[in-house]
Amino acid sequence: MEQITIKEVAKLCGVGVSTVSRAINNHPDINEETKQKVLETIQKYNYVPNNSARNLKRSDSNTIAVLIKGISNPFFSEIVQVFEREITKQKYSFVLQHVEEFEDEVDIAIQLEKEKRLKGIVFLGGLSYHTEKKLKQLTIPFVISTVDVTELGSEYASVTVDNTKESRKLVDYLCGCGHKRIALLAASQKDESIGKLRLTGYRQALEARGIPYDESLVMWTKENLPTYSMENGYALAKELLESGRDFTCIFAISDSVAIGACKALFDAGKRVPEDCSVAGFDGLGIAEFYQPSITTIRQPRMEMAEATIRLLFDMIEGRETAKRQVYDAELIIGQSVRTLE
Amino acid sequence: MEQITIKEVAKLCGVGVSTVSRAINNHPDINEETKQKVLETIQKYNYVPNNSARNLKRSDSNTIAVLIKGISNPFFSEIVQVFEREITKQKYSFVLQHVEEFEDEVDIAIQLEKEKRLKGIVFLGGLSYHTEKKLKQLTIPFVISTVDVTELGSEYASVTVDNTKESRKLVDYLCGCGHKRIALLAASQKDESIGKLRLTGYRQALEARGIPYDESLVMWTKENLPTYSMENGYALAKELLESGRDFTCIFAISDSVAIGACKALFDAGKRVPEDCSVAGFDGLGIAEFYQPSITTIRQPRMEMAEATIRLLFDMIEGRETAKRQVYDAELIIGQSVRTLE
DNA sequence: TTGTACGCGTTATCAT
DNA sequence: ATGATAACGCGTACAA
Repeated sequence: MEQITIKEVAKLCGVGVSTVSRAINNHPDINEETKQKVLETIQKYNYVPNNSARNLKRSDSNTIAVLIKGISNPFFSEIVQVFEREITKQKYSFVLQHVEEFEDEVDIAIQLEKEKRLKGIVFLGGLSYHTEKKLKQLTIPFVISTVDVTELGSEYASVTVDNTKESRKLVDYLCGCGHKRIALLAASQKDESIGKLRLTGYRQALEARGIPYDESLVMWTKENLPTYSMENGYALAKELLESGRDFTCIFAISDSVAIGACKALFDAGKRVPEDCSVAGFDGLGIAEFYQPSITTIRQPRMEMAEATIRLLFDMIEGRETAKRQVYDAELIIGQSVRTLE
Repeated sequence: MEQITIKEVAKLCGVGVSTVSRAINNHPDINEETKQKVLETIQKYNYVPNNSARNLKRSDSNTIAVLIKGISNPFFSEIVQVFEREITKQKYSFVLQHVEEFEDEVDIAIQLEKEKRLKGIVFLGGLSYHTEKKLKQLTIPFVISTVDVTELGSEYASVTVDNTKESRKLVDYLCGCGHKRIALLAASQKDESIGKLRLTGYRQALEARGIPYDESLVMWTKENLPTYSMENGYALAKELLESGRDFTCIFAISDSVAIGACKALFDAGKRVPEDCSVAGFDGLGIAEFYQPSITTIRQPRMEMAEATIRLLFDMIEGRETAKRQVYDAELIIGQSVRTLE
């Protein structure tokens, strides 16, 4: 049961290694009969080619890697499935590479490009602006998907929504419902990514409505909890309630946070939306299934995922150069926001 | 910016390749000065070692691979994090390998063992009994985690709960609340895994209570929807309601399915639990945060995840042989089940 | 159609 | 401390 190599298979069959190789890789120049014999003994002895050796030798490979940071993020799960479907549909193979929170996704991409002779890369999650110089080391096309990297400018390929605009749209809707004191459950104060953009949208909407920005209504994420988690929403809303501050509506940075906030309200004996309105962001399935359903901004995830792969292949095949592609999101009016008076 | 190899680095520094290799891998036998020089030029020219070549040459590697089937399953996300933490804590490196629905996890494991010179493997999800013969081809220790592979017997290492027993426990509790007509939102009729076991537990509990098993109350999964999804729960419960069948409680095969069922009840103008009770299985975070919170069976995920890694390392280091390890789950009494009279 | 021999980029074993 | 060189397992030009 020990390590059996292509040489031993060749010896076992009484043929040369190249014949075995041809059999494995469906080469045309091989006699059907010998091919069968080789495949049989491969079966019999459970020979499995060593991928490292293959990758080392190959000069190209028709594989696309998807690097995902934050694999437990439910926002990503459907997207990954679309990636997989679209990539295999193009007869390419698909590698999903998980990136730890503390790892640098670009470093991993650079390694992987060499190791697997990649044709293209998709980044899902991660990728803040300070990775810019490293990106230059990638010699193959890549697309940054659903991460709003405004700082990177349009010289990199990306598919995203305009987080600032969509956040503004939602908050404007809340104001239109008569809400003037809207608490924000925000990301970290140091956030440079979507957390910052959604905050900006919030401020812009208030300003346009002539409502002063009240810092005491902004709750920054608990640093000891995952920012986009229900637990975080629960803790923040609880603290907000206990502070006795006055508000009629909560805008949470994501749907999960919104659901956590709802739970805190329920636990405090309040009703949603009768006593307090709640809105989220992203448009996850659970936002629709929650009771009450959550008013939110739905990012067109499927379309964005498809567009990501389309753009990537367009770049691979030279039909297109890197560009920033911005999608419109949709305001979903659920049952969690009440119109005042 | 093209492929730069160790040879060119050596030439650039005016040293031999072995010296460069020593610098990279922190070998002791190298002059600190030359080491610095080498590392500098590596920086300067962005040299990145080729992993395929490394793996090919190495004979061992201190890495553990986790093969996960069904990466979008929220039940797995927390578990994976524990794996990662525990594995790196042991100074091993951790590779998360995604397995497509149609792929064979054991085939991939066999490849990966050779390719990366693995020390151990964890299977998360997948792995029904017909993979048995192939498992013999794995020459390194592996643990099957949170998949209840009763058919495989105890000759394989696994960490799980007793799905039949826990399902029985929950249904018995429901009966104890006075429910006699309990609908089951089940997996596929062909299911040979946890779906079947949970169904068995359901039947056993009814039998013990002297309640006849009513086939018309068992709704098999919609084959066009993911079995363990909210969408599926919604569709099944809707169909059940429209059929006009009589029931006071719904037991869903998982928490997600339970939440979908709740939505269908709400949409039909019913209240939970006043008009109909609902119970789930797994104990996901959302079961607790949902409104009403869902009565469910909570699998001790963290403990099971830790036990998985502990068992794996015990096997790697020869302190333990393969064994089946069964954990007790906990009945979580939420707000979604009402006691009749 | 088939086999031989070389090289992919790296690490490890020798000498030096 | 350092450098030449032999593997690692495979694909492929080239010769047969």
